[in-house]
Order: sequence, then C-alpha cells, then structure tokens
Amino acid sequence: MIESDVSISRMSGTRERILDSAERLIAEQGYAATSLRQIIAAAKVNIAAVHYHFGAKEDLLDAVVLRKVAPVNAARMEWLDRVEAQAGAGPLRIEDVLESFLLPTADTAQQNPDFVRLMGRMLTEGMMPSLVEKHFQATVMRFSAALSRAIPYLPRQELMWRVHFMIGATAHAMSMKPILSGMEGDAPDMNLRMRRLVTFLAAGFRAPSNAALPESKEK
Amino acid sequence: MIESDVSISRMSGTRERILDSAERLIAEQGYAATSLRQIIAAAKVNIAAVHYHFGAKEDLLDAVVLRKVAPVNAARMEWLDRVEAQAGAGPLRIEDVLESFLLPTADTAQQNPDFVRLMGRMLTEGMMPSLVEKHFQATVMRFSAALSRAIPYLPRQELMWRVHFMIGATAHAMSMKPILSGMEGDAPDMNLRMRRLVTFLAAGFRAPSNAALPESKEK
DNA sequence: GTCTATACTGAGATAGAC
DNA sequence: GTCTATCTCAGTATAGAC
Repeated sequence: MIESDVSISRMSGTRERILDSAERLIAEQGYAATSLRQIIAAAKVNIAAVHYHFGAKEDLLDAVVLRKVAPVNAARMEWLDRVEAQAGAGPLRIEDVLESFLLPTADTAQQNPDFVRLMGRMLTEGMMPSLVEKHFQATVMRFSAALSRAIPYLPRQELMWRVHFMIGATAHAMSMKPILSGMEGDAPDMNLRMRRLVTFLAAGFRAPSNAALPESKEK
Repeated sequence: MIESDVSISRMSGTRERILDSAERLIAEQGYAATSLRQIIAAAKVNIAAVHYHFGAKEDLLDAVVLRKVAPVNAARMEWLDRVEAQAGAGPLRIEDVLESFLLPTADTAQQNPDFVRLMGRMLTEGMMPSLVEKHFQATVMRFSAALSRAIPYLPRQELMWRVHFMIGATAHAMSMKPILSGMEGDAPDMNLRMRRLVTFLAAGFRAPSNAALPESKEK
C-alpha cells in the first residue's frame, strides 16, 4: 500500500522531511510525548501535509518504523539464509540462529544510534501490538522454524513460549539504559549486549522440557 | 508520601471510587486510551476531584499501580525469606529464587484477572520507566543479591544483564496474549506460563560466562 | 497531485467560589 | 473537599490555492 521506492513522483521532499523529524523526535521523547505540531515545526511543513501523506498519527509512526525495521529484518533473513546454507542437511546450531536474529540489530545500532531507541520505544511503549505484529510476524515465524529445526526434541508449544521469552528479553535489552549498578561500563556497546543475550538465550532454549508440565499431547 | 492506610480521614469514598474506575478502565483500554473524563464518569465524581486527590493523570496511575503491586512485591519478599531461611548457610537453588519472584504474580493473577492486564499494560505501555523503576527497584535489588548468592561464579556485570533479560522476558510473558500458533491451549494458565519461564531462565542464568567477552576486570 | 490556512472537538490542567 | 468555568494544546477534518 505504501510506495516504498522513490522513482515515482520524484520524492516530494515534504514526505521525507516529515519522516526524518518524526523519527528523531519519537526516538528522543517517545511516541505519546511527541506531538504532530512538534514534528511539523521541525520539518517546516504544514500540519495538514502529515494527514495528506500518512493519515493519522499512528500511520505516520507505522511509516517511520517500517523505514527502519524493514532493512534490519531483511538483514536477518539473509544472515539466516547463510547459516542454513552452511548447515546443509546437518544440524543447526542454536547460537547461529540466535545470532542471525540479534546481531543485525547491533550492526544497525552502530551506524544509526537513533535506531535502537526507536525500536526500544516501539516495543516498550504502547505502540500498538498490532503494529509490532505487523512488522515482526513474518520474521518471528521464520526464526521459530529455524529454532525448531535446531532443537527438534522440544515440543512445539514449549518452543513457542520460549520464543516469546526471547522477544521480551530482546526488547528490554535493546531499550535498556543500564542503570543498575555495576553495568555502567558497556552501556553503549550493543554488540556485546547482544552477544551476552545469545549466550543466555541459547542455554534457555536448550533447557530440557519440564516433563512435569502438562503438555504431553503435543508433537 | 501517599497515605496508604484508611484510618485517617475515614476514607473519602471519592478517592477509592476514582481508583477503582481508573484501574478497571486502564486494564481494559490502556493508559493513553483512557481519559480522565471516562474515569470520572464511571466513578461519578467531578474531574477536579482527580486533581485534588492525585494531581496529574500520571500520578493517578502511580496510585493505581501501587495499590496492586505493593502486595505482590511483599509476597515475593516473604517467599524469598522462606527460601533463604530454608537454605540456611548452604547454597541457594536458582529455581527457588526465580520461583519466589515469578509465582506470586501467578497467584495474584488467579484471584484478580485485572491485575495481569494492568501489570502488562504498565510494563508494555509507555508508563514511565521512572514509575516502573520506583515500584520495582527495591525488589529487583533484593533478588539480584539472592541470585548472586545462588550463582557466585558469575561476574556481577554479567549477572546484572541477565537480570534485565529476566525482567524483559517476564514482562512480555505476563502481558502476552499468545497468538502464535500452537499455544492457544494454555493461554489463561498463568501458573504454567510462569513455571515454563522458571525453567527457561534458570538455564540462562546457569550458562557459563562467556570468557571471550571483555569483562575480566569485574569481581 | 501537493500543500496551506483554518476550524472543530476533546484532552489535561488550574483558579477560585462555595 | 467539591464543583464551575476556563485555559491551553492535542489530533483531526475540510476547503481551496497552486
């Protein structure tokens, strides 16, 4: 629905300026705290231009997020492609799958500091479960399948819950400004943070499915 | 600062009605989507009464959350007291510590369905990191200390990060309506959900600290 | 097809009378 | 303690200029 390329209509300029301003301000202040009037003032456009190009405020957020998230999800897919190609018919390493999900985030964070804040805001602030779902559903499904292949003995239901635990931990880890004592040092190093997370999650995924839990009917 | 007991001023009625309405509506619709005017209509009070009793909208939220969260945090502390008393001078089991943090949530959820939704809203929606911090800082610190005792070989910095991973996974697990395929069955069973989480997190905490990561300077 | 000017409704907040 | 009146600012919608 949203034209993603530039070729048509020569890129109005207005549209891009709105997106840039919105991205910066939302990353800084959050979605709710950022008014359309702030955005259009920074972009030096009229407020009606926002509604012309995007519709409601939430739709503008959707466009902002899409512009940043789509390349990251693409990078994740490519990374996972490589991992799967290298594994061939053999087993998949859990760590490799998790890295293909987590490290593209860190790479992007390096070259665009706003990105992490924006993602954190998106996942942390209300920003519509529907919006999150829309942008991540396909990616999550693809990774769930890969994880299922890496841990074939794990019942599907249990795997799905662990995927959710992973998503929650990741969202929190990304948005976190580490304020608890003893972790001031590596606050900005998103790559280290994500590698810590890989270690933690890999162990969690490997944990034996608790036989005492009632789910013997699955898989 | 906020008087937490009823004895003084005979409990105005107005104040309690506002809290009840706010709690219900916020749990149903979220914080941002719930207007003060909705709340005062349901409570049948004047809008200025809200500002008289609580101040700003955010302060009202603070009072609502406090009323629900304080008992849960107290239950957590008591549970952990028992676990530590039983361990005596011996080692602490990671699972026991995690259960004392996670299972009181499930217990409360059973008898008050709104509670989980409210907590999920609080952690999931923007609801001020400052607010979250205020209500959970003491609890988190106490549990970090217990976990540190249960996993003494883990460097402090690594432990703190894993605590954050735990918080993120927990918040997400609590607020989650499981929509991914294969998990429709046990959606409402918060206790099972939390026990799954204990298994997952315990394995994550037990994972060896990755020696390749640069943090040899700590502890 | 793009954008500006302007108006509308509802939000949170506050001052001051009772 | 409570309520009325009012203020400012938010998101949204429309009419019409280029």
